[in-house]
Amino acid sequence: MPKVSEAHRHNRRKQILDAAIECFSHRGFQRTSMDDIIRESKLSAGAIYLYFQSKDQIIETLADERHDREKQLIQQSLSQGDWTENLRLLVRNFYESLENSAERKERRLGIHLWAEALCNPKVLRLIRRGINQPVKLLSQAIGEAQVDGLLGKDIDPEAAARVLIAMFHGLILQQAWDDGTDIESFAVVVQAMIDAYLSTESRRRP
Amino acid sequence: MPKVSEAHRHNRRKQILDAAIECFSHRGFQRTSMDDIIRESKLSAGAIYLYFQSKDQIIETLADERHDREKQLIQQSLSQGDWTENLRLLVRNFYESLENSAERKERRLGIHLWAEALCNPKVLRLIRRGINQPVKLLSQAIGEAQVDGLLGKDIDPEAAARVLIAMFHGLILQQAWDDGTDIESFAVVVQAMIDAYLSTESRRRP
Amino acid sequence: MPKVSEAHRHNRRKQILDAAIECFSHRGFQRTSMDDIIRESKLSAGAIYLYFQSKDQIIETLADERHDREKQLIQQSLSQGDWTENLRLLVRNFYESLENSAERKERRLGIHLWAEALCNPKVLRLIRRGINQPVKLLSQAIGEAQVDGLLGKDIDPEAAARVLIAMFHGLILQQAWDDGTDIESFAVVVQAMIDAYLSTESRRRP
Amino acid sequence: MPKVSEAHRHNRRKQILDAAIECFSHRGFQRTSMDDIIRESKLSAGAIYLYFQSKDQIIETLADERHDREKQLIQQSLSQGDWTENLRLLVRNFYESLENSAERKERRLGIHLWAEALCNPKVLRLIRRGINQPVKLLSQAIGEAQVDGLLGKDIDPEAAARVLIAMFHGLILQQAWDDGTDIESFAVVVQAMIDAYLSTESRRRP
DNA sequence: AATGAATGAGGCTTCATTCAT
DNA sequence: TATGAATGAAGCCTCATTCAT
Repeated sequence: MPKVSEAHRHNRRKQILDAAIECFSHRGFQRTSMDDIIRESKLSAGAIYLYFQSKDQIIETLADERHDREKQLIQQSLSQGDWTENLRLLVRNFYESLENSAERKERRLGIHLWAEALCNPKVLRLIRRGINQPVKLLSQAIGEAQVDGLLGKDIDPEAAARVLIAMFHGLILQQAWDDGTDIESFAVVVQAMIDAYLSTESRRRP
Repeated sequence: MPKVSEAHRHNRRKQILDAAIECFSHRGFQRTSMDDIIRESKLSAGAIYLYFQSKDQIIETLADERHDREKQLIQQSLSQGDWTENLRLLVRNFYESLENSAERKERRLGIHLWAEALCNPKVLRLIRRGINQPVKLLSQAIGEAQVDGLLGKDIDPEAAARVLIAMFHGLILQQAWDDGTDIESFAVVVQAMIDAYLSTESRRRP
Repeated sequence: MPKVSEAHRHNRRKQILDAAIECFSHRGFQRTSMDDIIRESKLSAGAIYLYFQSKDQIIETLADERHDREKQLIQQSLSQGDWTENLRLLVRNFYESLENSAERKERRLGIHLWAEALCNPKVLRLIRRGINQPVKLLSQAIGEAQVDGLLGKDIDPEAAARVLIAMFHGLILQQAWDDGTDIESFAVVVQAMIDAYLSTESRRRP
Repeated sequence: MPKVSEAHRHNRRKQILDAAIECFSHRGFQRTSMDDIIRESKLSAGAIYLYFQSKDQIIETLADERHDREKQLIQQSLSQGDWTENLRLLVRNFYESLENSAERKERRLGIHLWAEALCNPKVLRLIRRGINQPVKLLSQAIGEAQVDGLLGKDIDPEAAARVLIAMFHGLILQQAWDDGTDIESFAVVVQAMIDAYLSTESRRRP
């Protein structure tokens, strides 16, 4: 058994996962057959099973790799010191990522994963984990904003974080259903809502 | 002349659709076999094909019937005269519908439809139609609010409507992934955001 | 159970058999579903089973009724006294029946029965019976022609009869496969062959 | 690299087609289920679909391969120089092929194809092609015989060819319906008819 | 490591026939 | 008599996975 370099293994895995993303994002998990992935990856049936134990494992792997993007999106945006600026950056980054058509496939895949999570415990666990991290990051930041007096203390930071993420998810859906969706105008509204929300408290102070 | 009553036909259809919802919401469209639906409906294979031409047609029928709920939700909430009160009602109604565990199945089904729309043109068309109506209703109302001076004229009413709906969709997702999600606290945040948003303009005026 | 007139029963049967011929001649026996026949006959499923026990029985009934035509064709043509004239008439009649497009359906049905006979013993028996009678009629006549010295005694009358019928069957096939087949030119050739055949013997005699 | 040899692929195809012929010739196309063919071929369901796209394609393949035999039969018989001898050979060869019980299955299959052609456009096209070639060969030869003065110029060569083929087809039918059919006596009659037909013209000449 | 032919359970749907009305 | 809804076995085909090479 001619053992192969780690780099080779990594490339093969990527080759398979890329093919899987291509197929899954177009036709969903169940409609995509292993044959589709085999054809797209230009590998053989046997080869794929050398790198993944099953179709489900491919799906799980993709689910696992998926939410990194969102986490990064948020982490990048929270690196600044200024809290208001942070949020502005977050919305901006999110808006730009939606505009990035290269990621369209990944977003579609993400939606399939959201549904898959409802009937696949492993995917569900991964999705939850994938959402908890951003929630934690965001609510931490919001908590700090409260401490700084930028936000009313009556707000539940986690709830606020989740609402923000919900908005993002919902917009991803709408864009996936209608490619012509005007993302820019979304961003304006979202930014305005956040601005209004943030300024509420500051106004309360004399 | 055993031509059966219209009521009987209607009941049978419902029997099938209920079984389908039960199955689909648990296991998604493709993982659910016709045999599952047959067993759940306690009908025979042939009987089902007396009422629906194919599995896909059942899915489409469900997609068609699905978004009525959302439309109703919004229509009910916009019947009042007072605009601010209307929005409060909308959020309240949505919150209550999320709490209503009887509709949990339907919401899970809805999520499956969201993903299905990505690879099923007919479902996509139905989803779009299902979303356009609420958007129209909401943006009309928002437009009126602008005329009344409750909202800045620089806001795109449709974008605002879509953001609101996005939030709802996103929250449906989070609740589906985690039954323990604290819906009440969501509602508080959403309401606060809207309040803040609405009051922005009024503050501008002396 | 309101017993119905014999005429009524007869009409219903004809209604069903006509529908069956229409369907079977177009799509063969197995491709035609009972539903096709039900629709074509404008009766109900139950009604048909009041008159026939099964789909197979309909087929058998049609097979039974089918070969009367051929028998008639031959019987008509053998009524004359002059033997040569008889054969001329037979060919003529056959030629005319092929031209008769109203019977096209029946001829197609006949071909389906020929194939069906290969895997349906009852139909096979009926086909055999349907062929034996013409063979008997024809070979009897040929036998008489031999006695009259019109034909060589070395000819097997039954074989000659069967060859004649084979020709007819083969021509039915060719016409069924190609509607534009030139039947008239067939008739000329067949007639010429028969003429030549018959005159062989007469020539032998000084 | 288990990409299998071309010979292996060819054998598998033959294995499937042989099984199909066995089944189809006994029970016709529609009565034969894929399961029958699978069982008879001793392959798995999936394996068969590796070689043929559908049941219909198997039927079409058989139709395609079928009429070679008839063509060969005629071609072999027309290789001689002497025209009269050619026809004698043709009849002889046909007679022998009918006697050959190993081909009985193929002849039964052929009859099923004749009926199938009436409701399957692809098979119809193949049958037509399968008949046109023999017709062309035969009528060419007959045309040459006319030039040689062996046959009256008033005869349509194609019609004569078609009548000859019709006779063959008709005899195939009769033999299929009754295994005891006396083929030898058929041959005698057919030969006698042809002889008589051919000698007509020569007699006209002084 | 890599191939791709082979497996066979299981998917969707049709259809001849029955039976309550 | 007549209806047509209902049955459920059986039909064709697909697909994730394995294994000899």
